Amino acid sequence: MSLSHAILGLLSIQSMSGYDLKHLAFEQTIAHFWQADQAQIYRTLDKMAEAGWISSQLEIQHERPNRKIYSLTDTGRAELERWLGTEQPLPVYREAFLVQLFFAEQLPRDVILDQIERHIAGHQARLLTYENIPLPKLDNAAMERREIFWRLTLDLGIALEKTYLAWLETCKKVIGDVSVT
Amino acid sequence: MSLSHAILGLLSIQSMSGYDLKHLAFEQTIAHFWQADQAQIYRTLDKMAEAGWISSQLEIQHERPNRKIYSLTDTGRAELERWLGTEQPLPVYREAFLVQLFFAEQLPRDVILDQIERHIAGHQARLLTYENIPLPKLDNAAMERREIFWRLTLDLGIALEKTYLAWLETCKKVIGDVSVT
DNA sequence: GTATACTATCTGTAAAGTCATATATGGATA
DNA sequence: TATCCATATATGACTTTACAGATAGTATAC
Repeated sequence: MSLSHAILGLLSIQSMSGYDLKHLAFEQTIAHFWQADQAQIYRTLDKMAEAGWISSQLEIQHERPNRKIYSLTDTGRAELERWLGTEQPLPVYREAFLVQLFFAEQLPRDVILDQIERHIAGHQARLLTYENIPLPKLDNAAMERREIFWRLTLDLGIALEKTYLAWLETCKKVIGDVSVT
Repeated sequence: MSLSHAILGLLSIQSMSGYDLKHLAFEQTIAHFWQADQAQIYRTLDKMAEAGWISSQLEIQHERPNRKIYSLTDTGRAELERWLGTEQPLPVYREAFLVQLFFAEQLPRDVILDQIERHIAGHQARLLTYENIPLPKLDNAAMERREIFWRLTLDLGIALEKTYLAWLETCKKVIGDVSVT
């Protein structure tokens, strides 16, 4: 269960609630390499608390529902450090759109081109989101040590989106040229 | 359930057994964008047969265990055609190594560099595998129509691996330069 | 002769991820 | 006044994926 280790990492930076984890962390900060479902986050927090990796403190709010703020325990911090050094497998690729394209021979050209346009729009939106994340560039001398690692992961996200977009443009061109419709 | 649609596509090219699907199709042909577990393939085939998308014929072998050869039914072919035109979501990124790198601040430099070396080796191996797949290049006039689509998906796989590798080299350089160990 | 590997299908079990919805409060909008 | 949205946590039900092993015959290597 590697979601729990992502949560350990996030809580090692700052204690927060399940809601924050979803809306600030998984949707804003690390969305480009780890996405998590809200229900899964809450259930994983329960398990982690049971395992003694994190503890929670109820924060009473008056104008809003109460929050459960989770913090790392010593056990949790040790588990994070252990896990950070473990060997992780290469990512598994599983992309339905590529399945469609692989068998697109059986499809009218316009349908394929529509799909491609949609994916171009989607990847452009992602790229824009990533490029708007305010992190200093690598050549910045005033960079904090931790920001180097954050920037590196973000740079990969940006590079991958650019690779996708360049490839999608090639697809558009190639498929537009295919004589048989 | 999108594995079943990948299987529909594969069987639309050629009838085959679950074993062939695993060892020829999922491990050789479309491994760069869809990987499937053997147990999952067999169970999905059962469900697809129940749904009437495919039918099987027992092939008696004498020197080896018998095989169940699956073929598309008309229903299955219709379902494939329908699905090929549906909108598919952008891929979900979930890569444990990037989680590790994001929080690598807490790790000694040598450990990070080891991880990076391992990933370089892994991606180089993948790249080599992809480059050895015998498919004509896009500029080849003698290319079959279906091969255009196969080549396009393969080209993305190759481009992504190259992007990873270039980025990993940057990581190596940047982290090697970080003054604090 | 024994161990290992390949072909071939199938089952048990668990973990991981998805989708919908329930509950509750307060504020903004129509 | 009703509806929607944001905050906040939680549960039910399901699908998808992963990992390990059972079964069983043949072939190959040592």
